[in-house]
Amino acid sequence: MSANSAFEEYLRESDYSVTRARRLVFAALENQEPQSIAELLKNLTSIDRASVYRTVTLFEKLDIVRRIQIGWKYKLELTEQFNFHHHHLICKNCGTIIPLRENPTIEASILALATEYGFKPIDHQLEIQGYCSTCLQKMTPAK
Amino acid sequence: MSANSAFEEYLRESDYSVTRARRLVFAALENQEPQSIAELLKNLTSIDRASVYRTVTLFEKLDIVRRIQIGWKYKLELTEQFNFHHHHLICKNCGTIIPLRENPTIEASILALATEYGFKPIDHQLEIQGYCSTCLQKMTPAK
DNA sequence: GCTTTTTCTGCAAATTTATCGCAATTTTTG
DNA sequence: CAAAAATTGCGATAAATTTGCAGAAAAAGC
Repeated sequence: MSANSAFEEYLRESDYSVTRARRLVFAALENQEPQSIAELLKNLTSIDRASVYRTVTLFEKLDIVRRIQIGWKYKLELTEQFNFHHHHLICKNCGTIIPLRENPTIEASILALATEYGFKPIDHQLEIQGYCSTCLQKMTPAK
Repeated sequence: MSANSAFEEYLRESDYSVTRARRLVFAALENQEPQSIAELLKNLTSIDRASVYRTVTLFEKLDIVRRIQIGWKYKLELTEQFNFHHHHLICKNCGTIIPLRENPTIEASILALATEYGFKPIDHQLEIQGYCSTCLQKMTPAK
């Protein structure tokens, strides 16, 4: 029964225990749209608020999750380590988040740019705000 | 004495009054490093906390300011409308924020990418985390 | 410039979001 | 399986953000 997921192995390697709370928080984020802390808490009623915060803080430190900014608020999602690396299109009108699969040209330019400054890039985020095709259609007639 | 700044004209065009609080918040952000709300409040003791929040919220709606994510916290800076468009290198070790001037290749790729999805891009942010040259030098001997 | 109307701001209170200390529980170790 | 170490839940707090409303400041109309 040593069905260790990559996640559990990573926790152990990092010298942290594999606990019920951590497994559940991870599971709640896996294969999901980015979620706010409020949403996470709602989906995890069997875990105390404080533990969810503590877990998320730990996960961020270990680069298991990251925040993405959605207007005034933020949401959480797994990092590329446990998810494909991707960026987002965020519709300013309806709030839809469209994940973009990795784009070699952009990724390469980003690395090259950072390196020019003697900087060693580890991670990056690209978020694009605008209007999705659905909203554009609804809006066009208006003007 | 109608020395109207672009900022004040923009507020008027958008049907909002030009007030003392708005001028001061704008001034506090102008030509500065990105600031947290806490820092803004500290620099703006003559304006009530609630008004600073309200002003920042309005500014965000009008695309005058945007948030950038710095680890677990966020900071505010003026958007390209009142500042040069740029991205950031953020050192994971010392926390330094290095502004990057616009890079035509990246900008073009970003626009092209969004357009492929029928998306109309309005704004975007690119944040790169890693290690700055200074920290790299200090760290190298260690291993 | 002065009055009226409309839009902001300050203030105090209320909400919401996040953190803390510590005893009890769970996980790891051997 | 027992002992040691790490983590959780709980209640209490603290920090961050929002709200209602009366008074003040800005815009609009003479």
